[in-house]
Amino acid sequence: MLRAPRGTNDILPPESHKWAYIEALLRRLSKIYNFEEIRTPMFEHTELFARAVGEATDIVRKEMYTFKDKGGRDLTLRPEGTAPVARAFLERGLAGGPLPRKLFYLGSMFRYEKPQAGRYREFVQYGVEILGSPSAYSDAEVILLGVRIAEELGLTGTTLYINTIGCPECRKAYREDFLKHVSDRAGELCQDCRERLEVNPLRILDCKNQGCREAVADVPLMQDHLCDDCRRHWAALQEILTSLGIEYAVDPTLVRGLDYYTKTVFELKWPPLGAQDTVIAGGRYDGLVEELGGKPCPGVGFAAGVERLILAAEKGERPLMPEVSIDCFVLFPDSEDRRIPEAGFKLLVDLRRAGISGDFDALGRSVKAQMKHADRLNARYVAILGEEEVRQGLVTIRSMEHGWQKQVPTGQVVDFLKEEVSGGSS
RNA sequence: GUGAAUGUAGUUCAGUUGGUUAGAACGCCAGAUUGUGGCUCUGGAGGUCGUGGGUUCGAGUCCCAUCAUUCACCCCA
Repeated sequence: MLRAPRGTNDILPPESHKWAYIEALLRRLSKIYNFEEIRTPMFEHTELFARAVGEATDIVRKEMYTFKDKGGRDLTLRPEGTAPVARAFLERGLAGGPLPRKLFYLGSMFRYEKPQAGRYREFVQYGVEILGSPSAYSDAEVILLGVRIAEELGLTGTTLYINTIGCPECRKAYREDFLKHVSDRAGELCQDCRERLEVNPLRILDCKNQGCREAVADVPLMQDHLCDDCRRHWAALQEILTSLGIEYAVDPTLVRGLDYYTKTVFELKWPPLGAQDTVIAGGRYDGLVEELGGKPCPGVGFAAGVERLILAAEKGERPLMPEVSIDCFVLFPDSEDRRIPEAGFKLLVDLRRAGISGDFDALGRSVKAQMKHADRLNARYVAILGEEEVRQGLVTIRSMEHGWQKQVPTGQVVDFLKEEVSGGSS
């Protein structure tokens, strides 16, 4: 049998209803925080990610779906959303508009990774970006939105980790200091970390290997090497969070995997998810726009994995239980007398025109079977048109919830149901 | 990319030391006197036992490969 490619998912009912619910929630919160939607292409020139995300990162080195199109262009299915947003921001002249610009995106990302619960090759990210604001309040605003999403999904026990990784200037100085301490103990490092020593030494900090942890245990901290600007920003962010009573943990080993981050980085974790427990993660990227060829323009944002949000919500306090129902099922026998099915189908058409959701049995089944079907579709009402009804110009309306039945003149059925459905009387 | 576990009807699972027509529950379809759902009862449909090789008189059961899922590492959302 032909199967869907590895790491992809078919989202069918009732899961698709959960997706619709979460997407609506994310859009609603975006509106409250005044983020507007941006939609960028699913693929970009490979160079965009190579430059923005960084040649040394795992994403660029081994996780991209890269291909050449028939015109020989070197393209890549987007592995993340920030670089494309920054590109569009520049290319479409948003940099010249009112600042800061607050945008959100919601769509598929692609990474060639080994799939696991909460990790897929095609996955959906919701993300927000604030471009043009250097303020720590913007960092806070983005973090607050992330925390709010978790709250609204009923996730209790999330932990917010924050850290600062400085700017290129102070990081350069820190890096030398860091290297001095670590290189004498290079022998204790794992294979990966020896490579990191060359390409991206700070990542040794978040290696889980015992030897590596010991090797960097007494290493100087970034926090103590910040330049004035970065130190002020870092202090300001913590003051804001504290003043709002937001609980957070400073994690000096928090170093994100994408090169464009500067100053603030943060992650929101929810442990019950297992190994892939980061639900939302982001940070500041003050150098990205410039890196892409624009004038310097600060930015902050985060990305959330929608699959993980759903997975978490399911395990959380308030599992997603979408109620799927239709207003009215129109029941009519497949009679020799064509007037009966014609009247039934016409009623269905009229109901739908009036905005009442409805369905019928297309398989010509028995009345009993149709009732059963109506029940499974979770119909609130059933409109019955049998020989009797059609002859008398009536329709029998049955409330599936209460069990009562009423005979209503055909011409009044639409109005009657409109009233009922809008929750008028019982 | 590394290590490990799993893979039997739509779904969740049973299938004894390899041995005749592969089972259950739920779901689905159809019935249980008069056109009417949810409960109950009866019957029915539905499985190339992930796929491809191999061992054997004989394999769902053993071996190899492959694909997929899950867990840990890695990485991250």
